[in-house]
Amino acid sequence: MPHDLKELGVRKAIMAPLSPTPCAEISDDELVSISVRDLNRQLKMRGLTRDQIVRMKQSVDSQDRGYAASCRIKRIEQKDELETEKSQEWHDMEAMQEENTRIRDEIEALRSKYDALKRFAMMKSIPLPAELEMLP
Amino acid sequence: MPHDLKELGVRKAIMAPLSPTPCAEISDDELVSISVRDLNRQLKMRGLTRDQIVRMKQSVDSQDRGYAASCRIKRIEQKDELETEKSQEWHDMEAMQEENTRIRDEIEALRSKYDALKRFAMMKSIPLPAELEMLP
DNA sequence: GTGATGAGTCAGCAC
DNA sequence: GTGCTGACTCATCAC
Repeated sequence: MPHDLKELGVRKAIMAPLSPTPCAEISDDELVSISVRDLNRQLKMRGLTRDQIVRMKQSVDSQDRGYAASCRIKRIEQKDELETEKSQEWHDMEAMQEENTRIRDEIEALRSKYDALKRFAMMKSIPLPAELEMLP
Repeated sequence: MPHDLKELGVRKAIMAPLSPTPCAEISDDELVSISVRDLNRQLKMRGLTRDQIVRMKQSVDSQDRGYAASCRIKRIEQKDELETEKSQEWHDMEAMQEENTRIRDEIEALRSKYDALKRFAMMKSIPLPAELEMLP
């Protein structure tokens, strides 16, 4: 148990006495007795019993557990969303690819019809207006 | 410090004496003296000094820290990858969309040329072969 | 204060 | 054993 207050964050300072091994109300005196005393004094000053603090910590942890779970779920959902969008786009693209091919075929058919028409004109020696001579 | 061995996982059982507040080699006697004694005996049986165990734990934690970091980085990279692929697909799709429009225009031009040719034929009262009469 | 998140830790899994 | 990952905890930040 790090009894050095300088090393404790806010929550940690509040909760420190609840660390896994409280040992007793006051112990470890031989190490950092002053800090421990300060901590206990702080607690007493706030009028909190050890039991209240335990409950408080449990409550905070419980809340936090929920937040963490939400956070994880959110991550998973966002990933799923990305994958879904990606597969949707892939589908759309495939459809467009097909449409594209269809149109190309159509153009080819049209072009050959046009060519046939021109051949027909040539066969019959029918002069075509210049703007109709060449395909675009 | 949960001294009840039944509640400790493997790693926890090994590492338990290292929890933040060891207090001392043997303390908390008034609470669960037997478990603590057992733990210490276990440790001695394995021929491990407290110092060795501390080092061991630090090493394990350090390794794990690295693994956790890799795990997080991997997650981020996978997400980036997904987003990149998505935006690439979006790009491709847009290009194809344009291509599609271009081809449609082309077909329209061709069709109007063909119509002009037919009108020309009609004007000149040139009978067209049936298969050239209608556009596909 | 409430909620979210990066990092460290632990347990448990796969290989 | 080594590495990975879900869950928990903590510190920290934004609102």
